[in-house]
Amino acid sequence: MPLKIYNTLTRKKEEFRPIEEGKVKMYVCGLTPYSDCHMGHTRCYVTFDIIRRYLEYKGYEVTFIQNFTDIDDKIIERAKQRNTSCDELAKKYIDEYFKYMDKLGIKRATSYPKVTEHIQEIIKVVEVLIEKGSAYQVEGEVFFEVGNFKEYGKLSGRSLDEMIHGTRFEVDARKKAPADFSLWKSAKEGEPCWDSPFGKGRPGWHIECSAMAIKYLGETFDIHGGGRDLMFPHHENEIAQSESYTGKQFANFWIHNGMVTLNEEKMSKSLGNEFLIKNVLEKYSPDAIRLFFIGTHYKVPVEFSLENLDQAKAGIQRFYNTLRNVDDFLKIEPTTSIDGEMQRLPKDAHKTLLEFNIDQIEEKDKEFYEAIKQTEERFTQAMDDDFNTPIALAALYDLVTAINKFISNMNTLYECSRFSGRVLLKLAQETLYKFGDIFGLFKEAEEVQKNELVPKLMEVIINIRQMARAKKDWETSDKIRAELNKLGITLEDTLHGTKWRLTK
RNA sequence: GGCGGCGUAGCCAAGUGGUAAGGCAGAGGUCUGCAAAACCUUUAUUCAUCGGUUCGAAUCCGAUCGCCGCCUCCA
Repeated sequence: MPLKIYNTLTRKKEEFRPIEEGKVKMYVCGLTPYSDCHMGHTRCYVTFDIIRRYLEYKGYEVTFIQNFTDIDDKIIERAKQRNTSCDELAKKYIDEYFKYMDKLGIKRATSYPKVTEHIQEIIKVVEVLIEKGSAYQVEGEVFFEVGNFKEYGKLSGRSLDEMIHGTRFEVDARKKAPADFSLWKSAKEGEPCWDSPFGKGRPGWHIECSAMAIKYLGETFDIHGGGRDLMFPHHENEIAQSESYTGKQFANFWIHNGMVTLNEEKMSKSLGNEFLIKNVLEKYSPDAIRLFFIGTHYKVPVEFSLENLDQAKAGIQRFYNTLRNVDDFLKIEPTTSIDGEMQRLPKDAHKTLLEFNIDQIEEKDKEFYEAIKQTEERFTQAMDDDFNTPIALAALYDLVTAINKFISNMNTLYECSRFSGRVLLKLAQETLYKFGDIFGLFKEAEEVQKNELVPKLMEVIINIRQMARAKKDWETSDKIRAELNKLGITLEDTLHGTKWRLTK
């Protein structure tokens, strides 16, 4: 089944073929570490994390490069305001980035090149661009001459004449043409700078990505990703620089994720209306946040609201309930008679999954087995179609329904003990974990069990409550349940005893 | 002004020529001491509006209305 990706460069869905078989080289624009990450950044990194995970699931060996723009105007300005150095400031926000992205389960990139550590590579590219006549020097500044790159505008689909320049900032008079952009900025008093053949200064915004992508991935690589807002001018400029430099196609596929809006406006730092990931993580679990994004296709804008996050939170709860329902079910001791003979099946019978074969599935379980098989097909078909996560997610929800339904029908001890049923439930649960992992979900289940004391305390409380219930002292038992509920613990009385879970 | 995109149930959201996925919320039922969880049933004759093409359109074309992004800070 071929993977199709919508390529912004061609504005078409295209079959994905990597340059080198079995390997994918991808570059995603990282952030400028001068302030906190917001939900917009988060969406970008969650999106490409899922794309990367899916490519790995498909068997590709993925080289994933994500940069940090650790020197630029914003950083200099902010460092000055806070009376700190650019290095200190950048370090602080890079640390924060990792802190929260790790919480969200974003897999670490292969490497995170920084601008300040690649000044020589950048200078080299600028030199060649000057030699080739693609760039020119004025008073210690180096500008890229857009007019000399014939295909300028091919990514964003705009022509030079269509652009209105100087609408937001005055055009630098030293430029030959308004669309020309900075490759090297001359040093101002007291700003961090590096020696170069063009004079003391620092790199412009766009050149770093070209230099670093080429260094780590080669002159042509498979996928370049980033937020839609970077398409112009940043990505357009990257193409112009890189292709002028190498004479070859830069990236084969361009993937752009849609913006996160708030009150129908794009969320961004300059609007001051961002929802910071550190704040959102206080109220919502990483899984809820991921599910919030997964529910919408990566290309389209998504409206940030607490109501929408609450919906995701409820959705993730449904998955966790089901995952737990299977665990609880498999804990039931299978002590019943089969064919009139008492048989004591091992409690972990389902662990012999590997030895299990299709012939052993009982007739009445076939339908459930089919549902499990179909999940894989539907999930991968959806993901192969330009990473259609909402449809892939629907397949997972359908599996959840199938599992719950299957368990609901197991209402006798005999039913609960059937080997075929137990194995299939385990298989279904593993399927859920397997595909959930591509979305980066369901890691929290393991977290809860870590603290030994809590489960033991809960056992004590539940036992005491059970004594009250045995005496039909509903007042006491309901009081215990209500008080625990206030603490965020939900009790459930089931046929097989009282269960507890955290309400998150 | 230029370029691009969007408008699907109370909410979120797929579907882009063959007769409306999935989730959240709601209603009724089963189970339960009551809950919770789960299951069953139920919730758009209709896809912003108006025309057109077609045997057939949410999907294609045209117009209108509304919304959003980009046009050198942006993930």
